[in-house]
Amino acid sequence: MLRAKGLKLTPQRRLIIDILIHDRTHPTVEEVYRKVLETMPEVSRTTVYNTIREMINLGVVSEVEHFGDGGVRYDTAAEPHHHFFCVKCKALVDVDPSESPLGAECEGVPESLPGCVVFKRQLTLYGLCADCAGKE
Amino acid sequence: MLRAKGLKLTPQRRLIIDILIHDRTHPTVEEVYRKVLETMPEVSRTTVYNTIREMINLGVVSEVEHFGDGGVRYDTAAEPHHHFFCVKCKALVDVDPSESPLGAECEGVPESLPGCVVFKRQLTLYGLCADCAGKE
DNA sequence: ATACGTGCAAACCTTTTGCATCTAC
DNA sequence: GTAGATGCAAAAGGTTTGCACGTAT
Repeated sequence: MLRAKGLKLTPQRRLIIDILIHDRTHPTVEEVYRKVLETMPEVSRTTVYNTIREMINLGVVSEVEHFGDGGVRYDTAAEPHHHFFCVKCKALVDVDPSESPLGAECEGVPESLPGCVVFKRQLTLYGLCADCAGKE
Repeated sequence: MLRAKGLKLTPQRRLIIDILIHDRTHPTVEEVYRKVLETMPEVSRTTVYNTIREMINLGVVSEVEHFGDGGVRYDTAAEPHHHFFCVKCKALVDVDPSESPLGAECEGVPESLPGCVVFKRQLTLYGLCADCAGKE
């Protein structure tokens, strides 16, 4: 897939991509970087940034909308899903959309936005995860 | 409302709050700051940051979830609504939820998140606004 | 062989903090 | 008069850029 775009498959990229694809916690660059260091201590942050940007260009990874704290988080661009965000511990977990379907009208373009094109819909729930709710 | 919390109503705050409440484009700090300068050229960015933080503490204003570009955007914390985000011109506009209601199951807590508490739900649509769609 | 990738350092941008001065109450 | 606000400058993140060196193809 990289080669099809004229890009090269380096050991660094192999590792970073592996981490991105298997990590379901929506890590920040810093978190990916730390995991990378566990295996290849010489990799630079720049390479992590570069590789994530290439993955976004390829459409394999996408940014997650977020609030201002602690850096951009990434998501593997698999099938659509919702997110649950714990406002206390900042955990961001996927929610299967079959559990919380959007209303039928959500499928169209809102009447108040004539002429608009809608590509994607993202529902995010905010609250406390079970652990944090228990500690209150 | 400020006074009830022991806070002072300065001319700077009066202006910043007025801009925040009447601007429906979900401005960034920088955008608020530039509007402030049109009327009071001596106000500092620090005061804009401080005032917005106080408004958030009072529950009058809230942060909007966003992607990594160009700073945090703010919203007046009125009744719940959805957002439409144009990925080209970065416009963020409100959508009346009565046009695109969430499904009934959205009201509960997802089965996959037992023990969680959900305070808030935010639906965001991504696409091209009428202007940007026309230029394609 | 060469185009692309890496990694360092420096620049950038947004936001926060420390502090002396000022002002609404 | 005093608690709180302002505004400057500096620091603190997170991210991007410029560039010489390295390496996958």
